[in-house]
Amino acid sequence: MTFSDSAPKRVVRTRFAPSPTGFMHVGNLRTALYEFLVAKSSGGRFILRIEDTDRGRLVDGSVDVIFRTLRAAGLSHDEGPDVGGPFGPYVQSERMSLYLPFAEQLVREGHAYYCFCSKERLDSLHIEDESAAGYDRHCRDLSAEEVRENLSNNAPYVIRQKMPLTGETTFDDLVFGRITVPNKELEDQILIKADGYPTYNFVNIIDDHLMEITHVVRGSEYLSSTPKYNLLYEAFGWEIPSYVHLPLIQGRNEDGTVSKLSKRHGATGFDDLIAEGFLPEAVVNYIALLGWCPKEDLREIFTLEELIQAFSIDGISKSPATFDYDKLEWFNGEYIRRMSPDEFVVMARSNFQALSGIGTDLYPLLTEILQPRITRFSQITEKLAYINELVDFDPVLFEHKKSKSSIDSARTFLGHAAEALENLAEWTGESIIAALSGVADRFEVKNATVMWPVRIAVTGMAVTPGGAVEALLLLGKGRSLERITRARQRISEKD
RNA sequence: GGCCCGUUGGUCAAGCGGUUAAGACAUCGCCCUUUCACGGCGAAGACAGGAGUUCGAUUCUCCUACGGGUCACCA
Repeated sequence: MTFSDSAPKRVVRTRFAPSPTGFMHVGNLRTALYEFLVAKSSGGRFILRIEDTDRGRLVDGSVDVIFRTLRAAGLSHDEGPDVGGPFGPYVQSERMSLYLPFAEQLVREGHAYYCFCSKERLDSLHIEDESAAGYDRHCRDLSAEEVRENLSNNAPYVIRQKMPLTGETTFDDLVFGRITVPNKELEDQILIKADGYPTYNFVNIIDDHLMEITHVVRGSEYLSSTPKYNLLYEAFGWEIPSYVHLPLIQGRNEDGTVSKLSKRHGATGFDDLIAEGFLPEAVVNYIALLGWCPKEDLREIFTLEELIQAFSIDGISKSPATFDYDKLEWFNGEYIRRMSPDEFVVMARSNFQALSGIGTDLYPLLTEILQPRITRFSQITEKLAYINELVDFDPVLFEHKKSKSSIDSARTFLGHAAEALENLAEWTGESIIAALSGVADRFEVKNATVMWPVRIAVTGMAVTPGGAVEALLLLGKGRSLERITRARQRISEKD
C-alpha cells in the first residue's frame, strides 16, 4: 500500500466536560488546556460539553463561569452549548432521552441489570463487607419474573453494569502505557440512577461515542475506572478512543505532605487567582508546564499559540506535580515586565488613582519604577504607601553603612539638600540630581550619603521603588520640602 | 485494606544503556547601583533502597520503602 492510499487520519476531537458546580478549579482548567492543546496541535477540534447529570450539585450561573473562564484563558471551543455544532445538544440534561435506551439495550444483551436495593441496604454493606468491590451484586441474578414484578409495582430501581467475574481487562494509555486490571476488582457500577439520570460513568462513554471524541483527556484519578468504560465500549461494539490521562496536581499541606490540590492549599480557583492579581496568560503558561515539558526547548514563556506549536502528548509526564505559588509569581512578573508602558498603565490605573496628589503626568515615571519591581498589581499600594501617608519612622533608618549615612550626617546633609532643593526653579529629574550631587561634590562625599537621608526623610521607608530623585518627583516640591523639614526637626530634637 | 499509578536537588523538570546528570523557580554570594528591584555572573543542591540483566545502568526487570489515586445513586 502506498502512502497516499492509506486511510485519511480522522480529525482529532477532544472535549472538556466540566460539571457546573460554580467553581473552576485550576486542575480543571489545566485539563481543559491540555484537551485544547491535544486537539489544536494536530489541527483538531475542541468541544465543550456540560455534564449536569448530578442534579443535586447544580449551581446557578456556573455555566457562565465556565464560558467566562475559557474565554479569559483563550481556550475557544469549536462546538458547545453556546456556539452549537453538528453533535448537539451539548448539555447532557438536554440529551436525557438518549441514555435510557442504551442502558436497556445493555440489559437485554446481558451486560447490565436492574437493581432494587435500598439505600439502607447499600449503606450496611460498606461496614460489613471488605472483600467484594463495592456492591455485593445482590440483584445481579434476579429472575425475569422478579424483575418484571418489581417494575410493575413501580419499585425504584437503578441499572447496574454486569462486570465479568474472572479474567482481566487491559487498556492502553498514551501517557501511562499499558494497564491491566483483574476483572474481579471491578464493581457493578450504576449506569442509570434512581432519578432516571445516567451517571458520569455511563454518560461519558455514550456522549464521547456519539460526539466522535477521538482522544479522551482527563485527570489520572480516572485511571482506575477506565477498564469499566472499555467493557462498556466493547459491549456496544464501539471503537475505543485513545486515552490521555494527566498527572495530578497536588498542593502542599501545612505539615509538608502533599495531596490533590484543593481549597485548603490557598487560591485554587481560576477566579481566586485572578482576584489575587495573577494574569490569565501567566496562569495558563504556568499550568501548561505543570505536567508537560517541551522537547529540546528551554523556553518557559509561551503564548497560547506557541504552546500549540510546541505541544506533543509524549511530553506529558506521569508523576504528579506540586502547585508552586512562587513560580506562578515569577511568571506573573515576567508577563508584567513584558507589557508595553501603555498596557501597564491600563492595568495599574486604579492603583495609580488611589495615590494622592499624583497626576497622569507622573504615570510614565510610576510605570518606569514599578514595572520591573512588582509581580502583581496589588503590590503598588503597599510599595508606594509613603505617598499617601508618611509614618513616624524610626530615625535609625538614617543609618546606612554602604551609603556612609548616619543620623549625624543626615542632620547636616538634610539641611544642605533642603537648601539646594528650595532654590530649584524647575522640579525635574535633571535639576534634582544636579542639586543633590552638587551638595555631595561640594562636601566631597559620595552621592548616596546625600541621597539616602533625603529618600528616608521623604518616604520613611527603608525600601522604596526608585530612589530619592523619583520620590521627590512623585511628591512634588512642596510636600518634599515639608517632609524634609519635619525630619530635620525630629532628629534635632534628639539632642 | 484491595487494586492501579508514581519516585531525578525544597519545587517544576530534561534525560529515553555510555552525559562533567540540562534548564527554570526558590536560596546564597558577587557585579551593576541612589535603597530595593530588574539585569549580568557565580555557588550550593538530585537519580529512594536492594537485587538482577548487561562490558556498562538515572535509563530495562523484580522486590522493598515511601508518596499519590481509587474503591458513591460525585464527576
